[in-house]
Amino acid sequence: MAVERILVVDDEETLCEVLKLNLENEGYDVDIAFSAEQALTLDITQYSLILLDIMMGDISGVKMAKMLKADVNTADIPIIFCTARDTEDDMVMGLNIGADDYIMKPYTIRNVIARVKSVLRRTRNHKMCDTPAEKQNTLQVEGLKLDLEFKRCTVDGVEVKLARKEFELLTYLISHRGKILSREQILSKVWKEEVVVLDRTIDVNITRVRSKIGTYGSYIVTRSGFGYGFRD
Amino acid sequence: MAVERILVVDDEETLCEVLKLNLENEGYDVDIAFSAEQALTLDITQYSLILLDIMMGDISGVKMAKMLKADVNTADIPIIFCTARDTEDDMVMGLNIGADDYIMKPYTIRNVIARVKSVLRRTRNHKMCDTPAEKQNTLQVEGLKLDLEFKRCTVDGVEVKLARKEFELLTYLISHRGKILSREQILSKVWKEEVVVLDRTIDVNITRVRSKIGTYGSYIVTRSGFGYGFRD
DNA sequence: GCAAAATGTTACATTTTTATTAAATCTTGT
DNA sequence: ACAAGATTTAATAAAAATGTAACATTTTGC
Repeated sequence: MAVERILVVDDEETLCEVLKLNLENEGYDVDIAFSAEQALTLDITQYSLILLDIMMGDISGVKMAKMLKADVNTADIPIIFCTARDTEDDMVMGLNIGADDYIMKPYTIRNVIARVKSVLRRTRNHKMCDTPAEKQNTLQVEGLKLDLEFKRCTVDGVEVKLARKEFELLTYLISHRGKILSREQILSKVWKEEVVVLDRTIDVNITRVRSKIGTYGSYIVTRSGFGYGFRD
Repeated sequence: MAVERILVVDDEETLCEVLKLNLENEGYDVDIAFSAEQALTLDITQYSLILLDIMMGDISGVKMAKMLKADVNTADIPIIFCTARDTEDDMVMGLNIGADDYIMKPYTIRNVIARVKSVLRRTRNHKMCDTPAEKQNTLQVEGLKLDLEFKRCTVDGVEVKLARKEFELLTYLISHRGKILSREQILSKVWKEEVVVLDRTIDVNITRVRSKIGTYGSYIVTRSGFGYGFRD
C-alpha cells in the first residue's frame, strides 16, 4: 500500500503544524485545513484518515463529519474527533455519526499518534477481512435471515433455497414490514416494468415462500382486499 | 408512555442487585440476567434499554449485542456497555456494533444513572423526530386502534378481523369523529364510484363493525335522518 | 300513543378474493 | 439440444367478503 495520507482539520495553526511534523515523522503524508470549509475544497477521497476538531467556528466538525459520512465516496474514511468539550453527549454524538475514535483535549502528541496508528491498523484489517462490500446488507427477523449480498436465505441457521422472484418478494415484504402492500405495489417493485403478469402469480409465489421459510411462513399475512404484508 | 423497562446483564450478582435497586429508585422497572444466555431466554423486545457487561464467560457481551442489533425486532433497543477493560479497541468495537454508550469500570452508580437517563432521552427524541417514513398511520381512540398501514384493528390489544369495507368504513368514521356523516358521503368515500348499493348495505356494515369492536361499538352513533358518526 | 319512517338484525345467496396444485413455458448452463 | 430449475399460467378448490331481502325494533312527528 502507498503512503497513508492524513488530513488534519483544526483552527489552531500551531497545533496543526505540530501534528503535521510529528505525523510526517512517523511516515505519513499530512495535509492541513484550518476550517471545515477549507477542508471541503480538497479532494477528501485521497485521505486514509481525518483528524477533525469538533470545535470550529464556521461549519462545526460534527456537521462536516456528517457530510462525509453521508457521501458514499467518503463514508468509509475513518475520522478521529479531537475535542476540548468533554461532555459525554458530544462524545457519543460524534461516535454515532461514524467517527472511529475520539480524543479529548488536552492530549499529548504521543497519544494522538498512537490513536492514528490504531485506527489505521483497524480499518486496514476491516478492508481485508471484515468488509468485503459488507454494508449491513442483511435483513433478519428472529431466526429468519436474508443476506442481500449473497442472495441467501437461512432459517434458524439452515440454508433455504429461494428462487430469485421468491427472494425479492420476501425482501420487499420484510423491508416494509408492518405495512400491507397491494398487489399493484408488489408487481411494480418485484416484477418491475417487465412483463405484465397476473395477480395470481403473486399468490403462487407467496405460497411457495411461505412453505419454504417454515415457521416464519405465518409472518406473511394476507389482508383480503388489500394485499400482503409481513408481521412486525 | 409507560414505565421504562431496563435489562441488566452482568455476571456479578451483587453489582446487579445494586444497579437494580438504584434504577428502580429512579422509577424504572429492572430485570436482571447473569449471563448473555440467560438474557436471551427473555423477551428482549419489552425493554427500553439494556445495560450489558462486555466481559462475561459464555457468550461475550459483544456477541450478544451483535445478535440483538442484527434482529430487526431488537435492533433499535439502545445498549450501554459496561466494561472493566479500558483498551480503546474494545471500546470502539462496542460502539461500532451499535452500543449507544459505554461505561468503564470502576464507575459510580450516579454515573450509570446519568448515562441511562441520557440515552433514554436521546432515543426517545429519535423516535419522535427521526423517523420520517412514519407518519400518522394509526388512528386510536382509547383502546381501539386502527393501524392504517397494516390494515389491522385491535381492541384493547387483541386483534379483531375487519373486512375491507368494514375497515374503511370505521376509518372514515373515526377520522371524522365528532361529525355526522350522511349515507351519501359514506357511499362516496367508502364505496367510491363503484357499483351503486342500497343504503341498507351501509346499515348492515355498521352493525357488523359495531358488534366486532365490542365496547366501542356504542361509539358509533346513529342520528336518525342524518347518518352516522363517531363519538368524540 | 300512534302510524310512518328510519334503522337494526339476521340469514342466506352471490360475488370476490385467495390458496393450491399441476401443467406449460421460459431460462440457463452444459 | 438436453436437463434442471425458475417462472408463469391455468384450473380448481376454498375461504372470505359483500349485498340483499325479510323481518324486528327504534325513532320521529303529530
